[in-house]
Amino acid sequence: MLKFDIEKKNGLARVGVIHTAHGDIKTPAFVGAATRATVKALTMQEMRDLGSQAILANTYHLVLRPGVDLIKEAGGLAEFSSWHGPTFTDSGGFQIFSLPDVKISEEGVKFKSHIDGRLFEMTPESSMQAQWAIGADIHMAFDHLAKSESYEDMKEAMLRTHRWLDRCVEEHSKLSIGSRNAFSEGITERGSASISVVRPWRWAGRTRPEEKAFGYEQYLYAVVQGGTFNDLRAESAKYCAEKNPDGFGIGGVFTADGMDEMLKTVNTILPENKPRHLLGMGQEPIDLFIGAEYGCDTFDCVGPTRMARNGSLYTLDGRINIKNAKYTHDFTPLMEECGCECCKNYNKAYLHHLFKTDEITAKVLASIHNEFFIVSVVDKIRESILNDTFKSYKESFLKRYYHK
RNA sequence: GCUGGAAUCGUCUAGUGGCAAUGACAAGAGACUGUAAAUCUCUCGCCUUCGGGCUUCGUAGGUUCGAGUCCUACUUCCAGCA
Repeated sequence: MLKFDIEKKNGLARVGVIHTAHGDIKTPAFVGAATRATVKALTMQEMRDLGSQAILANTYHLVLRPGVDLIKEAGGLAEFSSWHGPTFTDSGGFQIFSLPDVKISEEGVKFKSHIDGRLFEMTPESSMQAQWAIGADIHMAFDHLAKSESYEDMKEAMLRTHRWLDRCVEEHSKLSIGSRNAFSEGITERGSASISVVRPWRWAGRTRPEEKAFGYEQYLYAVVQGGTFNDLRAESAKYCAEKNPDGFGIGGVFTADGMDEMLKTVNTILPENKPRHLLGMGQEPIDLFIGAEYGCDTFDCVGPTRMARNGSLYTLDGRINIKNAKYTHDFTPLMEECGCECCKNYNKAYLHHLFKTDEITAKVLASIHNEFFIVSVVDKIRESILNDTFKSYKESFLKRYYHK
């Protein structure tokens, strides 16, 4: 079972440490989005330097390229990418929601690869197998996001997520036992044989006992669904908690509106002694304040790095678009108070120039800054909970950032 | 000097009788939340009560109901011949 120590609590908010084979994560923490085993525009050393504690990759993307066998061969995600620290994988479930042409059935999901159009099937079992091969410390259950906001669709997606969770737990358990027993049992492949399907990875069943895939424990988070409906969220949290996973992902959240009530509902039901990851939230600083205040421990979001590549940069006074003409002659740092490599060494006029000339370095420096900014916000939230200054920190930060 | 060819938004470009005029770039602005994202959207002659009005395709004339498109002259540029 994943070890999670809580150092301090204040209401639902808590400060803790998640212990993984690849190191500890001091929570609350922002996890860098490394979808394709890289944080776009940044090296792993840059990620370490800016204070990132963990990264999250996506199973769907890694299955397509380079294929999970290769990552397994390399010794797992942390080794392959030279990150060496704690890693998460998302299950690929989010792609059900975000890709076109997905065919969903009770068995699983058929996607068309966005790379070459090949038909690709992912089931709860194959997602677990793939995540196992990728070797992240923490895996997400293969979940189902609703196709609309309606109560019916949300409920349907939640119930399917629950049924799939049962299969994820079972498969994860088999793989886990297989690991301890050096994979002495083969895993049966599921899915229709009549279609051309790219298999993410499956247990070949012929590895000798001494050939352990990885010598460390891997953990499973159940994913809570239910959209904006608190009765569904409560039902989902209860169901997930009963399955006794190592931790929890909270999925299907897209805006901070109503998030406080939702998290209050969910995190009151979820067992206190297990970590909770708020999936995909953290583009807006308010997401992180509310998330931490209502009991979430880790966050991941593509927003900071995507914003960075598109020239939208965080400052304590809100985001600015560095490409705007008004920064042409602005020789001051992006953010005076910032300790990142970008702000310590470069000014706005230079960043503006790099963006206008489409230099690669523009995206590198901007990504360093934005990722540092968001990681730091969460680190300071942690400190403020420890110091009992969370409330004043939140108020002063949000007032200045959102000009309210 | 002669003979061809060419001049259209900041730049390149489409356009051969119904045109405020094509596309790209540049420029200006916006969006982005478990990354099909180094992406996408909008604006880009002037004015507008958003119906429209006005002025535009090197310059000046002409033909025509109507000209960026056809004719004449001029200006500039390019190529070839001297």
